[in-house]
Amino acid sequence: MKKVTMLDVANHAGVSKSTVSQYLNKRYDYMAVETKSKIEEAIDELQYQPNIIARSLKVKSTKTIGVIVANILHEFSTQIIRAIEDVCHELGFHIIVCNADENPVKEEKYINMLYAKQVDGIIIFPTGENIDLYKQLQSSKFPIVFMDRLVPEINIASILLDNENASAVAVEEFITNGYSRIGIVTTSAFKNVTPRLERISGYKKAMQKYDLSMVSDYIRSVESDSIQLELKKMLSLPEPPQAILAGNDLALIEILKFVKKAKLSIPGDISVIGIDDVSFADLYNPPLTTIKQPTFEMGKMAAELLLNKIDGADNVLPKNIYRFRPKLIRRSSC
Amino acid sequence: MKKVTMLDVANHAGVSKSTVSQYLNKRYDYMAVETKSKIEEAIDELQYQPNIIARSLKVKSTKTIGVIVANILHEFSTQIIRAIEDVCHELGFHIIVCNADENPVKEEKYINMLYAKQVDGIIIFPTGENIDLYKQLQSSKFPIVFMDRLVPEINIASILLDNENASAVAVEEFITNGYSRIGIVTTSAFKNVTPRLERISGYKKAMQKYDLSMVSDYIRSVESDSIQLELKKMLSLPEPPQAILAGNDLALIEILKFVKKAKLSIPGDISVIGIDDVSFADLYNPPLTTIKQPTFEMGKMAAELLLNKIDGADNVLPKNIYRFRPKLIRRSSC
DNA sequence: CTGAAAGCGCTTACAG
DNA sequence: CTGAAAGCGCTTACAG
Repeated sequence: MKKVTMLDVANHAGVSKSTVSQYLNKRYDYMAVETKSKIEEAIDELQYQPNIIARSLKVKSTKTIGVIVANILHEFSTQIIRAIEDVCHELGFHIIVCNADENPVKEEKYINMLYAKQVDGIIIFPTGENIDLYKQLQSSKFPIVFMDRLVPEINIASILLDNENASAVAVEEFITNGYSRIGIVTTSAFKNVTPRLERISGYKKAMQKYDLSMVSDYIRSVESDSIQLELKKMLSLPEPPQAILAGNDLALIEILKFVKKAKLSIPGDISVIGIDDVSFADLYNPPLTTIKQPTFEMGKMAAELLLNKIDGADNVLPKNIYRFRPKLIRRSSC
Repeated sequence: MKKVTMLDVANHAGVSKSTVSQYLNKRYDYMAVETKSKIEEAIDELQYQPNIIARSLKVKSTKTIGVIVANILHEFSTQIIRAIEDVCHELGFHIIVCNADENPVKEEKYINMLYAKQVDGIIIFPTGENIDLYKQLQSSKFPIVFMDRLVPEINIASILLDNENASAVAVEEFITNGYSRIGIVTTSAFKNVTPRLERISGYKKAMQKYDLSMVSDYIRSVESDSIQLELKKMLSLPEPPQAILAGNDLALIEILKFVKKAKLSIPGDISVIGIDDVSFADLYNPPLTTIKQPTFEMGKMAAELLLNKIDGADNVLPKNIYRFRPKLIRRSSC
């Protein structure tokens, strides 16, 4: 697979490689039309494709960014990637996608590899565990944007949902529909993942605001595989909740499984709202009321912020956290 | 963001950069322990990260492959990417993900960019339209693997589902459950996308095999947004089908929407099987019988094949099409 | 208007 | 056991 190089083109066209390079970089200012067409021809005949690696080495920019997602199997990640890819494609950037699997060791490895590969910047859904590494990158002015999660120890631009508002909107919707005994179930928060923490605190604040009694038995943040058990306990209480807020898609799925097993009806026996507008929300029986994250806008914003930084607009703004408003999608589960 | 280079390390350690390079490439054969530790220290102190771009230029391998999916929003694509990423990660490869959006122009652009970026190989869900380009790559021995779709004009290793078998399995399941008037609905096949074509032909063959009458009104392959209309027509026939095979996830969703709107019951009024084990199959009421593609194995195989080719095991096997068996997942919609 | 030369940060045969 | 030199395929100031 011998590749044709700029030198081959130059020889073929009878000019120097400097001139070919000028041509490729569209500096036609002083170029004779004739030279131009000779080069054009040579490129065509030889099917020349420039070696971007060599170019990158010289110009110190790879036009590539890295995206490290926590888990690529989540629809949320995919939609974000899609949005990022869209804006990058516009601007001639490529993205290298990495899947950290919620694993700090993998995350570290990926960050280092991306750095070594000279990507121009990175968008990370941070595990939050590699603080020293984040700091090191930041202090060397390497462009980074965080997505979905905050790392309180460090002031890096971060895009996330207004999670507290998401919970508040859900609680209000429940109240509007006449429920007062409201619970929340989410996957484990022991890892300090921002969305989970904030969704719980948002729920608590909203309950307080509306003077509803906060029953600690109505609040559960546990591993996915314990949710069934916790739901069982919760709904066997002398006074069980009338409504449950699902903190994310996984929690919602567990709730739906439970409801089915227990042959409960929604919203008759229990009312449900889920954060994350899951793909089956519309199809479900009954259609599920959800709170949708503006994933597309979020991904777009992340890409734009990062590309700005790469362009040197290194505006270390005081306000570095970008919150996006969730949107209530009323269907029939509440 | 001045980066530290190998020369910095060499100076700091008081050796030449050749020696540092030897160290990095783990050629310790003749290296004095003392030299070794001096270099180690220097790397540590300077926080040196080698520039892989420079290395790539020299060794002519980027340890990066490109993956061009047809549409990253499909769960199928995501799962394939995940599987590819898993095997690549093992072997120190990175993947650049591109989203061709079923658009040949975008596909061409991406292929050229990836090539220019010196990726070591590409896995493509081909649109099938850029035949000349595929041929050109193949003739220059550039490693490629096709996924999900065949391009008959060209003999490139291709991974795909045994689509005819998928339809056959579905038809047989319908028959076992006592249905004989069986239809199939899939999204438009005008683009000659392999899975759609083969799923229809598989359906036809199976119907023939079991001596069931083939009613052309029961077979529809149209754009997503016309499916509602076609279903309405189909189910208003004097003798409507008792069972419908959904050719893919999109078709399935349309069928479910229709069923809901028309207040039909599954499987009472109409029995349904979907190809693609959609995420909500289990949750739906009733749980949906589906045919699952072994996405993980398929992605793994694609990656392994490609990496083999990259390694030079350029086995142009006569048999170049790898078919994977689908799996029936019996639930309650049939 | 075009070309020679230096250099980007590595690797690798080869000399000593 | 280690270093000097050439070279990977580009770009870019500068000379002419």
